[in-house]
Amino acid sequence: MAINRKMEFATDEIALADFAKAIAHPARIAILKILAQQKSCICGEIVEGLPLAQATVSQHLKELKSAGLIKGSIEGKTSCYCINWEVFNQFVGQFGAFAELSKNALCQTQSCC
Amino acid sequence: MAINRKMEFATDEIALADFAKAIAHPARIAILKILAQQKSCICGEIVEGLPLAQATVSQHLKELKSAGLIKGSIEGKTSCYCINWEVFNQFVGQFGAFAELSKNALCQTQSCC
DNA sequence: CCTTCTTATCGTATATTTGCGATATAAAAT
DNA sequence: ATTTTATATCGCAAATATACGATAAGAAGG
Repeated sequence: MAINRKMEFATDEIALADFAKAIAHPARIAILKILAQQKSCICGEIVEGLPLAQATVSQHLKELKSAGLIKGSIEGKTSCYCINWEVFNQFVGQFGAFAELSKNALCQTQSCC
Repeated sequence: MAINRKMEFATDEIALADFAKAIAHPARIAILKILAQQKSCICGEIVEGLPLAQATVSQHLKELKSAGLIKGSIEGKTSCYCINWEVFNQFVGQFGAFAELSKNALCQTQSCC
C-alpha cells in the first residue's frame, strides 16, 4: 500500500526534493562534474568516462535534462550537452536559504541533543 | 540485471550523491525545515505536521540520522532531534565548490547548446 | 542506396524506496 | 504494578529506480 503522498507536501519542498533526487546518483554527479569542466561535451566522451553501458548513461542524461539541470541538442552525428547553470545555481541558492534558518536554531551553538 | 555499480565511482561523488539521496524526499525536506526553525524538536510534533503515519515519519528520521544530517537522543517519553549543522553546511559547501567549476565553462556565458 | 557511427528508446530483470499496520520498547502517570 | 503515551522496529505490498541488451532513429560518408 505504498501510496504516493508526494503531492500532499508544499510545492517548494517537492521542487527541492526533486532537484536532490536528480543528483542523487554518483553517475549523475559524475556527469555534471564532467560537463562543468568542459566547454561543451559529446555524450560519447561521457560514456567512456563512466562504468556504465551507453543505454544507462543516456537514461541518466535524460533524467538530468528533464530536471532542467542540463540542456543539449543533437548536432548531426553527436549531441552536445552542457549544464544549465541558471537552474543549477538557483537550486544551490535554495540550500543557502535553508541554512539561513539556522540563525534561529539554538542547537547551532548549544548542544541540546 | 540491475547490478549495483555504485562503488565504481569516486568516493566524493558517492558521498555527494548519498547526501542528495538523503534529502531527496519532500517529507525529509519538510522535516529538516521544521527542525531548522525550532530550537529543538520532539518527534510527535513532526508527525503532526506531515501527511504520513508515525511509522513512516520515524523511518524518514532514521534515514536522516544515518546520513548524519540530524542528531537526536531519547529523553524520557519523547526524543529530541535537531539538525547537525556541521554536516549540513559541509555538504552545502560541496555544492558551492561544484559551482566554482563553472568558471571554466564556456556555456556559462555563451549558449553553445 | 547502403553502411557506419552515435545517441535514444524499448522491454525487462533486479534492486531499492516508500508507506503503513502491527507490534515492541520504554519511560511517565496513575 | 498497570495503564498510558511516545517512539522505534518488523514485515510486507506497492511503487520507483537502476542497469543493460536489443533495437530504432538519424546523420555522415562511401
